[in-house]
Amino acid sequence: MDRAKELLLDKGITPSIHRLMILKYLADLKEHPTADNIYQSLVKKIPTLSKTTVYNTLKTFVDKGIIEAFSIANSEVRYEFNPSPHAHFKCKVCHRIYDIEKPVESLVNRIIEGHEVHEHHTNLIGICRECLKKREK
Amino acid sequence: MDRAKELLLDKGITPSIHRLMILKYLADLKEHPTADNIYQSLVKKIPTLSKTTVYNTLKTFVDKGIIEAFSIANSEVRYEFNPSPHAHFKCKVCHRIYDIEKPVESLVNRIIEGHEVHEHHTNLIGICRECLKKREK
DNA sequence: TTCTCTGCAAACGCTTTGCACGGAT
DNA sequence: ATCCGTGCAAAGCGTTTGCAGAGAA
Repeated sequence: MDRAKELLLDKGITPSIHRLMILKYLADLKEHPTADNIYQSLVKKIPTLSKTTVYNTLKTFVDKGIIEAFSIANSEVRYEFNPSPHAHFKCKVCHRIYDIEKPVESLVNRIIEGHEVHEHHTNLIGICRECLKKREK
Repeated sequence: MDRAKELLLDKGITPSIHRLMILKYLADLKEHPTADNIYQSLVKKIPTLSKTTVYNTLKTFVDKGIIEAFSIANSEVRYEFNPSPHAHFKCKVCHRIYDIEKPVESLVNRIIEGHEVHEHHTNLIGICRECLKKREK
């Protein structure tokens, strides 16, 4: 069975080829792509793909709660599928984003100081191990 | 003595009127303004102020580590002075950003999975107590 | 037919850049 | 004379919107 297709049907979204491919791309990926990353990767397989469709699809997915949008520092918006409660680390030097395995106490679905929490993001910024190594040299 | 002026001199920044006013504005404020918020507030007192100067100044302050830039969801960049380790809560409905007093274990200056951490942001998203009240009615 | 997915092109909004003026040293 | 803070105007860039064509039901 096709889990991606089921997921979209469950949420009342027509499982078009474009939507399925964008969802699968996000689900398989360990990184956290920008809309442009997604477009650049998929346009190789679907030459007629447009950025508008990528934006439309991402917006639909976010609205339906299938994926989450987040951003760390500056303004680049990134997307991820099925976020388990983990932290993100962004390197100031190479701009890569790493997942941090150290578990984070999730506050999702809790009431904090009267506010109802739906999402919980822990973002770390600094210099990653790869870039630290390069500096030592 | 003028603490803002001292701070700028310590960091090797010429304490011009514009820079001092922007720094004081940030230091006194409990909220987390966007560049435009700062501009709109200060242009009333300094009619000749330009947005370019606000952006230039904020960039200088961020580069020198005097203030921090952060963003929660979407792409609006916000600034804050002297961030103690606290969390931010953003309401999906009214878009306000609240400081969360609940202390957060700061990972700043720690090495996490090999990465050197310089900043640590905890961002919560959901519906704030004010908007929850309105819904009950 | 009707609905909606798709995609081109234009618009939009925030931020950055180029460049020139002007004040301070 | 030089340095640099300032600010106008334009460019840049990611994202959204308007609208029309295509394809499915």
